[in-house]
Order: sequence, then C-alpha cells, then structure tokens
Amino acid sequence: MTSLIDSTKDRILAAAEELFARTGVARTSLRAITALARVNLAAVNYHFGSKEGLVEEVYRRRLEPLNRARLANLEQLQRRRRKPSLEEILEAFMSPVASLARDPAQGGPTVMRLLGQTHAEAEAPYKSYFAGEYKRVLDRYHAALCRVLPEIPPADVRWRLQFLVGALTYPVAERQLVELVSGESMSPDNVSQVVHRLLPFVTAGFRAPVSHAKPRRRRPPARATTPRKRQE
Amino acid sequence: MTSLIDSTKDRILAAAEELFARTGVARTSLRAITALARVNLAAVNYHFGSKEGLVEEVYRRRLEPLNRARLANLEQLQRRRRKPSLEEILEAFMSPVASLARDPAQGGPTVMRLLGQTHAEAEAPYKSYFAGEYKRVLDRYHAALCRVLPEIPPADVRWRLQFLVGALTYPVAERQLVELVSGESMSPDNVSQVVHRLLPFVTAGFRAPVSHAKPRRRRPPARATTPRKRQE
DNA sequence: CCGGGATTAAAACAATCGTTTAATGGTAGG
DNA sequence: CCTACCATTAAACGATTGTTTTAATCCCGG
Repeated sequence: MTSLIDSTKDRILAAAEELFARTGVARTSLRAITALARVNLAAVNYHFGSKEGLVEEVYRRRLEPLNRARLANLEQLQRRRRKPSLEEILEAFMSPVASLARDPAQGGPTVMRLLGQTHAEAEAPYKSYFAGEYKRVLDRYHAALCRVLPEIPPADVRWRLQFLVGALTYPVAERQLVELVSGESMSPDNVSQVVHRLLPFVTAGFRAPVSHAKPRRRRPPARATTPRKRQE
Repeated sequence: MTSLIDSTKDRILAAAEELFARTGVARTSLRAITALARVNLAAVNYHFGSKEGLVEEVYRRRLEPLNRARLANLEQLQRRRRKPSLEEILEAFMSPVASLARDPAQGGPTVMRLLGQTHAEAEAPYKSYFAGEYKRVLDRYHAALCRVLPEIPPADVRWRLQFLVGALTYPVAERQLVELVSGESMSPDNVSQVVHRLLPFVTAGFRAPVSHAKPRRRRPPARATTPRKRQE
C-alpha cells in the first residue's frame, strides 16, 4: 500500500519541496533530492515518471488546497445574508496563505517559499496546467470585488488584484532579500504577520480613485498631484 | 579598444540578457547564448571569466542605472524648496522602471522581464553583491517616506515599501501569467501603464492607518482551511 | 613588411544531468 | 512451494553542462 506514513513517495515529495523552495527547480538535481530523502535515484522516475512529473505533483499538492480554500472562503462569505465588505473579501483571499504557513502538515513555512518560487519559475510547463484553476479563482474574486467597488472600472480592479498578488507573494518569496534589507527576521509566525500588515494597505489601495491622467495627454499636472480625499 | 558598437562582448551581453529574461539563468546554457549571439563558445569564458561572471555583468549593467536613477530622482525632489509629497516620492521610485522599459538602448521591454527574474533567481550569488546598493536606495526612500508619513510606524513603512516592490515587480515579471489570467496584453508601452495604474493604489496604501488588531485573536470571517487530509 | 599581444576558432575536457536497464527483495494469492 | 506483481537497488546509458586547451587569425604600431 502507498498510504504508509513514511513511504518512499512521501519522502521524495518532502525532500523535493524543501529543495525546490530553497534553490529552485532548475538548480535542484534528482540526485540531491534522493540523497536528502534517502531513497534510490530511480525511485523518482518509477513513482513520478519524470522530473517534470515530480515537479507537477509537488506544486499540485500545495496549490490545489490553496485554490480550494480561497474559493470556499469566498463562497461562505457570499452565502451570508449581509453583503460582504471589501476588507472581508481581501482577507478571504489572503488568509489561506497564512494558514498554510502555520500548519506544518501542509508544508509549514517551507511551502511559502515554494509558492514564491512558483511565480518565479519562468516558462514552466506546469504553469499553464495550473493557470486554469488559478484563473477561475481570480475571476470569482474579480467579480466579487467589482460588486463592492462599483466606482472602479473592472479593468482597474483586475490590475489591482495583480498588485495584491505581487505584494503578497514578494515578501514571502524574497524572504532572504527582505530580511537583508529590512533587518527584520521572517519567522514562520511572521508570515501571518505579513498578511495582517498587508490587509489595510491593499484595502485602501483598492478604494483609491483611478488616476485619469493619461501619459500621452498633457493635462496640467500641478493640480493632479495635490492629494484629494475621495474616500467615502 | 573593446568599445566598438557591435563587439563580441556586447553581442554576448545582449543575447544573454534576452535568454535570461525569457527562461531564467539556470535554464540558459552558454551554448544557447553564443549561438544566438553568433560568437564562439569560448568567448564567454574569455571575456567574462565564467558563466557567473557573465550573469553578474548582465544584471549589473541594468541594476546600476536603475538604482542611480532612483537616488537621483529622490535627491532632486529633496533639493526643492517645497517638501515633497507622498505621491511624488513614490513616483520617483517607480518611474525609472518605466523609463528603462521605454528606452531600447537601456534594454527596452526585455529588461523588465530580466528585473522580474532578478528577484526570482533563488540563492543567487550576485544577489548579495547588489543587495548592498539596493539596500541603500531602500533606506533613503524609507527615511523620506517616514518624514511624510509621521503617523505610520517606521517598521510598517518598511513593510509597505516591500509591498510596493512586490506589486511593481510581479505584473512585470509574470507577464505571461498576467496576460493569461487577465486577458490583457502587456506590450512594452503597457509597462509604463503599470506604473501609472499602480501609483494611486500604493499612494492610498501608504496612507492607510495601520491595523492594531493582533493576529492571534482576530475574528475569522470564514475559516475553510485545513480542507483535507493528505493520506487516503 | 614584420612581429606580437589581443581576439577568435575548433576540439576535447571532466563532471553532472535525467533516464533506462537489469537484477533483487518481499509479499499476497493459488 | 511457486508464481505474479510491486517496490527497490545498483549500474550504466547518452546527452548536455561549464570550462580548458591549443591553434589559428586578426590588428596595429614599429
């Protein structure tokens, strides 16, 4: 049976996840993985077919619960009687990230570096594979956000959703660089702190009026730079 | 002298930049670079010592002007009589990115993908090399931002600066994924559009009051996490 | 015209990569 | 006990990697 607690397959997955998160997929050899997992080299090709199959499985087992949690959070929010607020929607999107980092059974802090690497891996074949369900998640949130932000054009809501993903991903993925620059240490607990600190930032960002000044058009920019309070 | 317009060194740099931006450093072989540049394979080791030397030079020649422009913009802003506004500071930080993308002599749209890859390359040795001057830039901006945001604790300003970098980097680096998800095309002109759309977002984000609630005892809006067990 | 450092060229280097093959261990069912 | 099947092991495969070597070529000052 494959459901033993410490099976070869699981040890390979754990070792691969650790190394992928640390040095990326391309720089991680199968020999490094099997050495860390203390299994035979050929076990990877036996259980996963190829390195690409292993990569796909490593990411799938983390991204799938994340997407599912995000969708479930949003649906639960919309099943309520009251109309969800902007802040609630944004928290529903970001909180599963912190939950994953908190739970060692779901990867713990390691999975966060892995998620950062997900966006980093260029031209990954598995990327287009997961882009489908990821797009579905973003589409749902886009619709929900447009509903609570009627004064923001949907295209701008789309962009701001991308900004949110970037702001959420970068400090987690670039843990080393952030630590080096900011001096602060990013312990696993701090990952939820990132979400917590990011929430008011993006909430205000989504509510901001869109700038209507085109780079082409030459409107007098002196008035445009003066801060106008347009929040409700 | 080696400063001829179409020297071997320049062609190697251009080809390496193109391929690094497209598929990352680890997945790009020297043979692919020299084939694209139509130079001999050994020319790389002759002119740059090693592949790592080439990588370092490729990034240095783009990151150095970017850091310099950001510092120059901030200094020019502070030399004025009037106290700079928050929006002006943020635009001083972000606008050099759009300038680089607009100018083909400075890399054009390719350099943007390269910058995205910069943060993506995990455990890069050249990273710590450039982290020094990058930290200097961030420190200057952090001080300037704290001055116009006295009500925000400096630690939060530091975090929000990281959020800004993430929101700025991600849509540019993940061009393919963003296009796939949002449907919009990211032409070189659109890079400056990203900066333009991001400015009001982050301006409002920096002004947002910090959340004083503790992450421990926070009212959960919807907790659908821990969706399933791993083992069957 | 010549000579010599700088540059380019072709070829081979050792090392590492992902993958495959063949042999072995171990266990459940007949 | 044997067979069939799954899992694991050791060993080698061919291909590709970055790098080095060696020779040929260029280019310019004398």
